[in-house]
Amino acid sequence: MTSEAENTTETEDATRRSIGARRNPASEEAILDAAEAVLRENGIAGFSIEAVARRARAGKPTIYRWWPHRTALMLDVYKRFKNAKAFPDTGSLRGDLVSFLGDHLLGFWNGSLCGTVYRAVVAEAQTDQEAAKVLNAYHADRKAYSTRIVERAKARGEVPADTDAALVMDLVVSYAWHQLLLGQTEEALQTVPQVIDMILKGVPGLRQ
Amino acid sequence: MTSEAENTTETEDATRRSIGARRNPASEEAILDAAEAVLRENGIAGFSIEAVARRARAGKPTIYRWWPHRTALMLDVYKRFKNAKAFPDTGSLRGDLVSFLGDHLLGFWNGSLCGTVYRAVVAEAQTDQEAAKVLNAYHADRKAYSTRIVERAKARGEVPADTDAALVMDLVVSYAWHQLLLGQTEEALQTVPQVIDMILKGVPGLRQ
Amino acid sequence: MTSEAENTTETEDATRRSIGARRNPASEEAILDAAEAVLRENGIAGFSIEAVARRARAGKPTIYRWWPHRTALMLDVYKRFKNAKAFPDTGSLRGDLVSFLGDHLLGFWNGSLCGTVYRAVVAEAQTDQEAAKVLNAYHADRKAYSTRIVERAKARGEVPADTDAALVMDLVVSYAWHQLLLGQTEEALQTVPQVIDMILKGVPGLRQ
Amino acid sequence: MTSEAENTTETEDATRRSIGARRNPASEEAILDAAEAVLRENGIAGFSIEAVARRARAGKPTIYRWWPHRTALMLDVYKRFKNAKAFPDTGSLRGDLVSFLGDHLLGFWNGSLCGTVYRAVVAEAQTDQEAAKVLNAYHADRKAYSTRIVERAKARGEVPADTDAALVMDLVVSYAWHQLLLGQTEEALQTVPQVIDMILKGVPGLRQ
DNA sequence: GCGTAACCGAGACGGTACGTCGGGTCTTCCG
DNA sequence: CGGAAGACCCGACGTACCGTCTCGGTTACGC
Repeated sequence: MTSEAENTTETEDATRRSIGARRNPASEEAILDAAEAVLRENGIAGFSIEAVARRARAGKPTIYRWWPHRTALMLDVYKRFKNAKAFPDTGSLRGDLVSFLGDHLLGFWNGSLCGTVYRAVVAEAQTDQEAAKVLNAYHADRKAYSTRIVERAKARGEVPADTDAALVMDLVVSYAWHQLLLGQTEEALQTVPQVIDMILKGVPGLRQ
Repeated sequence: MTSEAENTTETEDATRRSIGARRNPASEEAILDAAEAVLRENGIAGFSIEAVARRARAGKPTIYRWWPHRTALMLDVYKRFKNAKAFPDTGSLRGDLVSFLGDHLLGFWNGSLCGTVYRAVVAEAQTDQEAAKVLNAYHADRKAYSTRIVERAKARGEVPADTDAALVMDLVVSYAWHQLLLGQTEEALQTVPQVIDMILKGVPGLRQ
Repeated sequence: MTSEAENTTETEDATRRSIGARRNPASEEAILDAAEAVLRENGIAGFSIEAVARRARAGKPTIYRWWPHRTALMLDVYKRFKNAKAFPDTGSLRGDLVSFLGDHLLGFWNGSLCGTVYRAVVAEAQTDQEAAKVLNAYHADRKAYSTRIVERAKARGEVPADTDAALVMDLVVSYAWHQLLLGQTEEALQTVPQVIDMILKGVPGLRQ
Repeated sequence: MTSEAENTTETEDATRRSIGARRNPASEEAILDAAEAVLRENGIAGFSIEAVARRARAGKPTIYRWWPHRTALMLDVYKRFKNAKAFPDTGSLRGDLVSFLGDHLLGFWNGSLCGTVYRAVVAEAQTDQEAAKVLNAYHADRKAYSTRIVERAKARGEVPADTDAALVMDLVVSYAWHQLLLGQTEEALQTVPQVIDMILKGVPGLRQ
């Protein structure tokens, strides 16, 4: 009597059976689709395993089998958007960082589902020990990747070889997190160049 | 520091009755004590209105009457520690910022209950719209207060009058948040001066 | 939007709220009604706490608060039918036992919901330790009550004072249980007098 | 008798493969062994197809292929103990019945796994229609067999030829079931002769 | 100086979601 | 083709909290 109620977005008309003793990619996709849809429609607060299972017409155990936590599921939703990951080489460190902060972080998060998901993941990590591990691992991985921007600048001779690449990137990422978690990505996008300049050049006119 | 924490609640030997048509300060204190104790013992995950009410031997409606959300209650717990709030004048902007980041933010959060509470509040704000408002208001207030550090430096002639005080403080606070939310306050405390120097002077040797 | 869907049998049109820190009789009644309806419509196999809660528009915890097991709930449903409990005095032990076996046991169970419930309770007691206790207690109580039939016969001088009343009643009840559990109450009703005669007089013509 | 029960399953060191397009007797035995072990260790409540499959290192479909219900599997476990089935001829009906009730029913069930299994089967039959059929068939078969005791007495001239053998046996079996299902086989064993005497001779001293 | 209004504790209420267990079905792969 | 393995959907389990409500009782205040 309520069979068509959930079929708002799904083309899966019939029941999705097992395909033997191995993971069903159709189920995985349906679950990730449902997770995305739930997040999009009901926000972080409405995101529950129950809701995702209902939406995906999947059993809760099927979800728990493959994703140990809500966080793992969220991160997988997040990763589906992280396809284009190369940082464009603008020829200068400043340009690279402006692009990174503006396009890769704030612009990527702003208004899109990704921002919502990432906020949720960070929030979850504050509560759940296991989620924190997952987030830390993901974060370390991304950091190792993004420091290449500074390494590229070193290779260009733009900055000394002993520049603390991790610290530079930390400042950029920290700023982006802060704005994201305060729900201010929109406003922050307006001042990206100033932020990068402050990080690169410090407080102008500082009397030392 | 932790041993007598529970005794404060337990010395309430008998039932705490109404004292008439006005707020009972004993109840308020008992609830805040209980909230603190629950957070200390069970962490963020175990923090629930039920648990606090049980611990405080208070009715849930009594809590809901005075604190509309978990977040409001948490923030009140947090504020009880924010007694010494003046930023010491070290005579230089660098010294002030090192003190602010090291003592006021990271040092204040590290290992103590305050860090836990603040993480919880930030997490809650990601989920609950109402909590976000409260956090934003609190954050704006603190920011307005902390920018005095930069204003002080302007008065000293250390920095130009048109220095963007808000942006400087944002970078400092962002860094602290980031480390807090990743559970790295301990490590971050080791590199406070470098961080402040990076913010004040930028990347040394940058070829422009 | 789905408010009237379940209201097939219930006159409870609106939401049933708490009436303070004490048991709500309306809820209790609604739950028992629902339990009865579920049993009647879906049988023993379909009887689950979930189903009852759904039907009664009650929360599961409300049910678990007052009935620790499925069995306890079933027994309460059963007891609602056990209002007329006096055993009519037919003037003779044989008449009393025929009435007891035919009307009180087999006739009461046959075709009605009561038989279904009692079968379920007995089945549950085989699986669940706690249910067994409840059933044993109930059974002991009923036995103590029904032995009055034999005591009455003793008072009439029909049987010697040292007659083992418990054993006589055990044989009668055992037979009824057996037929109930085999789903043969219908057929057994036809031979009630013969059974009672066998119990009272033994095998006729036995050469000793 | 119980110590090596588990070893039989464990001596299957490696995976038990198919032996071609026919039933693998090793699997059958392993499954029955596992079913018995599970019942012995975890009782009726812990007896599930899943548990048996886990224990037997067998797939669930393998079990479902050969046993349509839990009940069928239980009955097969039960039958493995029903080796010595002849009723010893004690020379008198009373002796035969005492032996039947005391040794064949109560004594056979008491404390042993068989009682547990039989209780489970009866319980299952209350819930599952299919299980009820199997139990009824089994019960009818046993009844036809056990009435031979009375037929033997008829041949001896102990009882009239028109004695209702089925009714006599029903009373005996009913009593045994009742005690079994109430978990009172231990106590019931003490009063076997009295029960048989009551059935055979009726209430002594009854004034008719 | 007495009603009344607001507070207090307590705890039941209808709910939602949790994470787990088991049911019975299905498919693939191996022997 | 039989048997293992295990994934699949599904439904129920019993628990924890949620936020709301009503209760009985207790003052302090306003009329």
